[in-house]
Amino acid sequence: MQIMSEHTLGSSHVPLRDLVTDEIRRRILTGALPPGDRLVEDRLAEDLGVSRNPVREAIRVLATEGLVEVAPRRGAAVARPRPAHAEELFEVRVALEGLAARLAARRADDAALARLRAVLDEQRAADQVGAVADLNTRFHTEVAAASGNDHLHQMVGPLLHRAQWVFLQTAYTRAGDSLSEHEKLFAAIAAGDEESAYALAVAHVAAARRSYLAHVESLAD
Amino acid sequence: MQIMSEHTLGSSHVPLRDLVTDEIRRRILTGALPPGDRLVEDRLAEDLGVSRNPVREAIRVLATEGLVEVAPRRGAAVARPRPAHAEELFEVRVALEGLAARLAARRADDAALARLRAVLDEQRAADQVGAVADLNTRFHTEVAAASGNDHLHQMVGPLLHRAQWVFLQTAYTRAGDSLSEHEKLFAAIAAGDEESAYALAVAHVAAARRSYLAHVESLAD
DNA sequence: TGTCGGGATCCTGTATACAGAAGTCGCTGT
DNA sequence: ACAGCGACTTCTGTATACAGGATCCCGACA
Repeated sequence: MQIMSEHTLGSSHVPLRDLVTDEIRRRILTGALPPGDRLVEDRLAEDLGVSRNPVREAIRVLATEGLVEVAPRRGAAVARPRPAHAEELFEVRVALEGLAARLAARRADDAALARLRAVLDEQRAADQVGAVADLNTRFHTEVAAASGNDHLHQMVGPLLHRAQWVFLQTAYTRAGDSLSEHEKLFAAIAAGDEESAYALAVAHVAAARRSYLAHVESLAD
Repeated sequence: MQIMSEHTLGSSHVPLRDLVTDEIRRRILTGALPPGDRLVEDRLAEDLGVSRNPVREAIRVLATEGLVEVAPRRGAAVARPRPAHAEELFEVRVALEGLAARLAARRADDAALARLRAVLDEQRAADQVGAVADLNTRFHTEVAAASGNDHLHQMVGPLLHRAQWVFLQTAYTRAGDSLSEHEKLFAAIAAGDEESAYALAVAHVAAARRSYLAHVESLAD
């Protein structure tokens, strides 16, 4: 009656619903599905070559992640961020990513540090504009993972996805400062320096916020 | 092609999947479904008098909320909190609820204050032990709502549910101090005193943590 | 007695079917 | 020309069907 922890052959099998969830999320995050676009189950299902069932389950998940809005008997649509949403995202990110950096400095093990380093390596090598946002999100996600706090990690993922997506709406991508700030943050985490890690993470988010606000101002012209 | 905002007749209709989600969540939060219990779709569906489809969608939602764990081809089970989970919850709650209280003091409008006051009134009147945990959760949720930050509100709900559920596993309910602390926090929010609200919220979570740890210690005897 | 197959059974993953609400569009009457 | 009305179409909500993996039980064999 209890569920067990052993690996079976099929436990590596990825259900269609997960592939579908990832693919729809990817389309939203890349702008292939712009805000307001309706997610018609039939069309998506045929498009992806699956039945409606996995699509429906994917939509529920994306709705709880905040990327999709559902109206009863009207269906789902890609969420529309309000202008204030970006600012609100920064408010939450400061709190959570500051905490994540502090805890990562306190508790990151070798494996976690290796994953962080790997993302940084990729980021250094990345030229493609599209990949930059993804790698940025992955770095911050890995910091949350390195914090060893499951709840934090679980919350930060969707939060960063929403951030990446809101920024996309204003055709915003952060300048190259991001990489050097990431490297400093990594160094502080690797050194176990909690206070520096916290300060650097907070400053990093604050810098991203300023950069974003400046970008939005420039759009207003 | 765009989705619109008008009310139609059916927009007040609550889909079965939402009722099912709420009911399963309730059973988990009350302990009717203890950790490790498998969530067999057929059985749940028959039990609730619906088909498997709404049950499946509910399970996906509860999985992203962290109350349920899913293994491919093995099915879903009520999650099992690790002992460290409680401590991790407090870490995150300090960060998020501190922020929520500060923002609520800055931005709460009359409607939000009225809702907070209503919850406090209920809490004052509550004797039943079962309702205490629910009302506590509701108060904190309303503070997050009053912050005016959608992301914060959206994240705090599931977080508090997990907290309520983890505490249930140790048969823990906080003593009556909670109400007076809530009332002080409410007063600070209503007065627009950000610093006091922040400090009170942080102290409140810290007190809850101490109380919880003492309780766990006492169980060890 | 222990353990090693080999079905029987349970359950998930996925697809299909059908009822009814919501949206669309043209027709009719003025 | 245009407003009102009604059939048609589209889509969601929900149920049912079926294939194959995972688990369990039991008997055979060491």
